[in-house]
Amino acid sequence: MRTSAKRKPRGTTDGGQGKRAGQGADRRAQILVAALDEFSLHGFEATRLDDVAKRAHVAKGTIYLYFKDKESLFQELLRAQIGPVIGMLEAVLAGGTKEKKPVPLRELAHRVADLFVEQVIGTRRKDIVRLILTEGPRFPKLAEFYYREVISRGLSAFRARAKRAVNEGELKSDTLVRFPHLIVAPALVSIIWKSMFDKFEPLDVKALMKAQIDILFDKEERP
Amino acid sequence: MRTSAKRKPRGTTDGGQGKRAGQGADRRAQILVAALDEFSLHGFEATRLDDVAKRAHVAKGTIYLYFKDKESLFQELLRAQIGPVIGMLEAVLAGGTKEKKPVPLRELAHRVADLFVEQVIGTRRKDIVRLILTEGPRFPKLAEFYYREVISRGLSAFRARAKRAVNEGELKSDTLVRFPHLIVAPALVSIIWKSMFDKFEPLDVKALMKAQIDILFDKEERP
DNA sequence: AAATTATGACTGACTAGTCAGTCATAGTCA
DNA sequence: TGACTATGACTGACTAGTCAGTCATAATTT
Repeated sequence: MRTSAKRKPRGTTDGGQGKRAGQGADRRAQILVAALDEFSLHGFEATRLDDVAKRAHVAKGTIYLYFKDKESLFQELLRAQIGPVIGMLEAVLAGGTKEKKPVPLRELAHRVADLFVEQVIGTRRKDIVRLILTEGPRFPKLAEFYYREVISRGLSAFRARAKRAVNEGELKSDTLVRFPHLIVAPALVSIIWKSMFDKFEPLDVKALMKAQIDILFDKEERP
Repeated sequence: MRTSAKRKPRGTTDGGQGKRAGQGADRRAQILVAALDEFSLHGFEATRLDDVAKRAHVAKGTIYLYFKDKESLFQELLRAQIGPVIGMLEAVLAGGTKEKKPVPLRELAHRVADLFVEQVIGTRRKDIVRLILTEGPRFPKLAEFYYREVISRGLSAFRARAKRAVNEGELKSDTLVRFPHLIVAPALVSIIWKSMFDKFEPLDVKALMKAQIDILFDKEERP
């Protein structure tokens, strides 16, 4: 259809990369890593697939061999990163339910906080969470998925556990049953602070999380 | 390709910018309102100035009579909306400092929370805050401005006041001196919740704020 | 009439997505 | 082993479309 005027004689942008670098699954991973970099740097709209390709040392067309379109790439990136953490979170929360002599809720809260500090704040996943906060309202499907899979589950698991803590006397008020959000609040502040203000005034996330938990549990003790 | 009848002969890369915005304060306001709608609906990148113009019942060119470019429009919008609230916030916080018999910090906290609920959550300004959270990392100038003018001031004002509360015995621990962020945390959660999850599960922001304050102040009483 | 304000067609720069063509490697046969 | 063919991963020039910003001209005000 198109009379191709001229074909470049193998215009390899040299640089020691001239040949097929990896195969199959490698490429996918390469592209996902590059996509994480670019998306978390510029957001969904402003990210150019040309740049993702460049960063992955791959031609733009290659991206379309592994992902349907820009949006699919974006969604798969988020899910791939969030999935594992949901698993870990469930493991931690379950840890407090199965046993007869249950782990105190307070201890659970600390474990969740540690998980958050290590697996989210301490990794690129903090950028993923930011991306979800940032782009969520513009991707209703994403917001809904995230609510169903993470928020709703996490909250109700925590709520159930908090109810028990109230009945067993560990908690004096039902505040945490009504507002499990309060456990998450300092985590959100941390993510936003890290991405916007940390260079002006660094924030000790672990200490912040600990402070909130201590307050929520009436400052009984402080290991 | 466009086949057009005839056109002017593309010339004069003049650059003369001799324009004054003297009278049309109406137009400016119209445009700002429309811009708020579009920006908070789609974010900075994805907002089309054509749509802003349409919504403001104005031609696109008119926007450029009142604003230098898209970014200026965006920044002025944010500042115009945030400015007044900073004023109110300072007034509230000052109210606790000038008097001899000072307002208890706890009371101040409640006033700030009310201010937030009424002036931010209850208005379009919640969208503005969201926009700042969303676009902040991509506009370093904005993040810095916001840190200097709002965050840093607010935190240190609150910190000073909290120190006093510790000395005077109102607060038993120095947690709030170290982490004034904890006052802001539920506010952030509220904004994000409202914009993403409120349709799935509405959140009572006022009660959430109150719960956190009660907890921070050792649940002494609950009006 | 002159100055000011408004308009919207137009341009230039930019980009998601496509597809004809390339080539490293695997498989087949003598 | 060497020659020849088949495969499909990979490439990047190209298409079709978008949109910020401009400017000649029109409308309105002074």
